[in-house]
Amino acid sequence: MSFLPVKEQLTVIKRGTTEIVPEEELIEKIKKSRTENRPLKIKLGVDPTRPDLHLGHSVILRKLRQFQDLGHEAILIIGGFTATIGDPSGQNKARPPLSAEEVQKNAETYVNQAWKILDKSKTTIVNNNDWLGPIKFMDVIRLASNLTVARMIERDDFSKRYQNNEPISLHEFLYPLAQGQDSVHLKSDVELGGTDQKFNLLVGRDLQKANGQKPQVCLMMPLLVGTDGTMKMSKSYDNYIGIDEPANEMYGKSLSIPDEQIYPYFELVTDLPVEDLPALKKKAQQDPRNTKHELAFTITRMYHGDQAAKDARKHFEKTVIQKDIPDDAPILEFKEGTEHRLMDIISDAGLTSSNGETKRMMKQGGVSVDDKKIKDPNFSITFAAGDQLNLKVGKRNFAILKAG
RNA sequence: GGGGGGAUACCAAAGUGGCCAACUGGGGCAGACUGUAAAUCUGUUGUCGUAAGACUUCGCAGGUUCGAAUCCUGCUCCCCCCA
Repeated sequence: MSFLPVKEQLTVIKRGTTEIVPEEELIEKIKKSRTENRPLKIKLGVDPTRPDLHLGHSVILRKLRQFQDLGHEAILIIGGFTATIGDPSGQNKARPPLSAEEVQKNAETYVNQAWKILDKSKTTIVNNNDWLGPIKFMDVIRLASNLTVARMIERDDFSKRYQNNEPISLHEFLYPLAQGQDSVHLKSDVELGGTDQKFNLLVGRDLQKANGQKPQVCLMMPLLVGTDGTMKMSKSYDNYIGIDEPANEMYGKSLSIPDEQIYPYFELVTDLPVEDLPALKKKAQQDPRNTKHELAFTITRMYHGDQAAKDARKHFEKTVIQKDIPDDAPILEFKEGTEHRLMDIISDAGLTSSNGETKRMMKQGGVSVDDKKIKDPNFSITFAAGDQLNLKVGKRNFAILKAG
């Protein structure tokens, strides 16, 4: 195994990175790794609280992947122990702790999805319950002596909650200790995290120093902005693009990000080579429309392959731009000569969630049959032999009605 | 241990006996517009019903009343302050 020169490694490592603390130590570590021909231990901890991964998670996983590709050792920690505490970082509420079974189940789905990004053969997976679980209460108290109350409450997330009369449980103070202990246990060289993880990552350095280890370098990645363009991507804000989503969804959702996010997305979530980035930055400003399609294509390609991405593009052009019925619209068959109320057809097919919604949709002009808007809730169709009608409900729900 | 405040729809938040299926904002959905599933504007937003209307919903369980989200009793949960 031979490692790339320091400068080249740094170029990859610094792609999209917000902050490296401290950068000089990282350079030293890389140099040493080259002379000793020994990979660095790169640590990433994940709490499988929500098992479904989205592009926001992919930012940090991709960074870990980049380290892998540079020849370093990727260690993915499943926070079996820490998930039962709940990371307070960036939260305005205590996270609900998970049971051991939930963690186990979530961890499996998490890891399975993570293989879409990481190199499975080169990843070490560990569960921090293995070493945090057996720790004695006295050990916890000793660990806790490394932090002060003042340092805790000066944290933004805590002080805000405190000021807003929102509860902070004592156990939330202990979370960073648990995470930091992971670093001590693994003797990690670098720990990755989002910018909201800075505090936790730095605690790892403190604890390592207290244990006579060389402290880890902390590398922070920005939080990916969601499709709404303002808040960080998160399932609970419903502004996410899941890496498990169907290609069509992925393509369409990618296009819905605001123009200013085009470049950050290229930098943070795509696998396009670093050298291509400057050109893309320019293009994103000059020709946002096509560049965004290129982005949507790239993202879809990464998770579904080339052909699926091409199909998704066609699908988008057909349904959204030309407002045409897609090829894969479900077909609903009806017996010849029978009469059905359109409202019942729509509700029964599950295209809406209630009759009330169907009616509302019709009144608002959201329902059309063969491009003709149907506003009358009593509208009925009698099916004659060979009939085939295109039904559209709302922006994105289609069905083909067939007599047969 | 003592004192105070609170629980309303997806979220936030008004409502303190009938005009409340419940103001308002956010979100969602739809329409118009658009390179876009963005932005903006407009409308809409419990369930069933073509409709009239009926039914369920304001922490939980009872009660008062012709009538309760609103009053009474008990219970559960939460927050703050003082010690």
